[in-house]
Amino acid sequence: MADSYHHGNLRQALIDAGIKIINENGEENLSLRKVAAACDVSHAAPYAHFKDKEELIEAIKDNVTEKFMEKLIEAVEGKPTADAAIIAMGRAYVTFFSKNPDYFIFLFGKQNITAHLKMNREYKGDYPPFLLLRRMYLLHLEENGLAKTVEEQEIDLIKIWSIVHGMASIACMKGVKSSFNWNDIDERLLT
Amino acid sequence: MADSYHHGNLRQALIDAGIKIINENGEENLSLRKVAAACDVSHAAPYAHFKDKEELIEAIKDNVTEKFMEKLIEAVEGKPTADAAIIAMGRAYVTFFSKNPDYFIFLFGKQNITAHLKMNREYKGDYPPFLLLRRMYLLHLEENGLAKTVEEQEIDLIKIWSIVHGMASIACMKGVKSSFNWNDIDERLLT
DNA sequence: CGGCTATCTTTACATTGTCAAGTTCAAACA
DNA sequence: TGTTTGAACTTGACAATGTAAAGATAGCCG
Repeated sequence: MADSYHHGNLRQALIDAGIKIINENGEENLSLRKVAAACDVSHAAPYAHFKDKEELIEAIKDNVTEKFMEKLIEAVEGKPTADAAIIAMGRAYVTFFSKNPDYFIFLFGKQNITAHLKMNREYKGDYPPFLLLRRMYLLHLEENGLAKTVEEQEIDLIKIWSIVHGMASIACMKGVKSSFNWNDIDERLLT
Repeated sequence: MADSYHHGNLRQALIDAGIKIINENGEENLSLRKVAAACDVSHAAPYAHFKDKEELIEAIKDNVTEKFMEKLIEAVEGKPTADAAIIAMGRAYVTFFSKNPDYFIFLFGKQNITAHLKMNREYKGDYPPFLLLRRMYLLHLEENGLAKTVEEQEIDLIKIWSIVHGMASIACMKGVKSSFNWNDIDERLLT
């Protein structure tokens, strides 16, 4: 790695440094200048790679979302039924944020669930985790021979997502964590 | 009002100015100095009333929450059954934020649903809207002769809250608003 | 009336985002 | 091979912001 950025991969280095700062000191301590300093470059160097702070943060978000998606996909793989896959996804969802509460605040801090649900907008194309859930959900309908209108589907999806997201919120709280058990809600997720 | 603060109610004036700024320009444009300027006082004047920016924001939040509570209480009053009251609360919840999307971002921006659910912590005592919901929910159990453990109750409450909150998220989005109808979910709220 | 205290002002400073102008250096080109 | 060119980076500057310290002011209590 030596001095491999300077000319090389400063962009990724900035993202990594940003993630580290968020993990160690929370998002409120993230500043362009600190990120730059962490990479041993001048305070204006990031502007060669990002239009502004917002764009850096967006890049970090994408990066974290990728890590998130890995866990979700991992959870879904090899499950016998769509129902099992959805349950597993929910568990992975809660587990991921329960292990990285700072990511939760960071990802959904400003936009909230909204970020999740702005399906065809802003998040160029679609929010990957939501896409995955929808795919599993459609499979679930198919496997169980259910027919629903698109509106009904969206409502179901929102309902599932909201519950899981709400649980993740709680899982991120230190005190409540122990008194709450994901398994309690399994069977109520798909009704 | 004239020059009635200067010596009088600067504290409330700062809060009002803060709310106005948030409504007109969003939370990201809220600065201590702007709030002070809007009240025609020096930029350090707020420090006589608030420890720091965080405390001002917290005060504004409390103020907005009060307005929110008024609507919720209004919705609940005079309803024949607890079930009807809960449904009405949900509607009022969505309606309130759908009319004031900036409040949604402001109230739940950083803390998310978490803010709602940190029942006995941080929010000195209890979060009023959640208290109201719990009261209605307990009434609902009573009216329908249902017996549940405290854990089961909390799960139900979280579930209800998550769904409503998720819907409010969507209601705050400009594009999706029209395609979504609160009534669709009424009967699924209490199951 | 004199002083105390809360309220407000002034001044100062560090942090931060951003811009503009310069520098460097590696790769493309002549 | 020598030159050029453009991206990556540095330096220096500026305005906005949060906050601390010290002073002013004025209403109230003794």
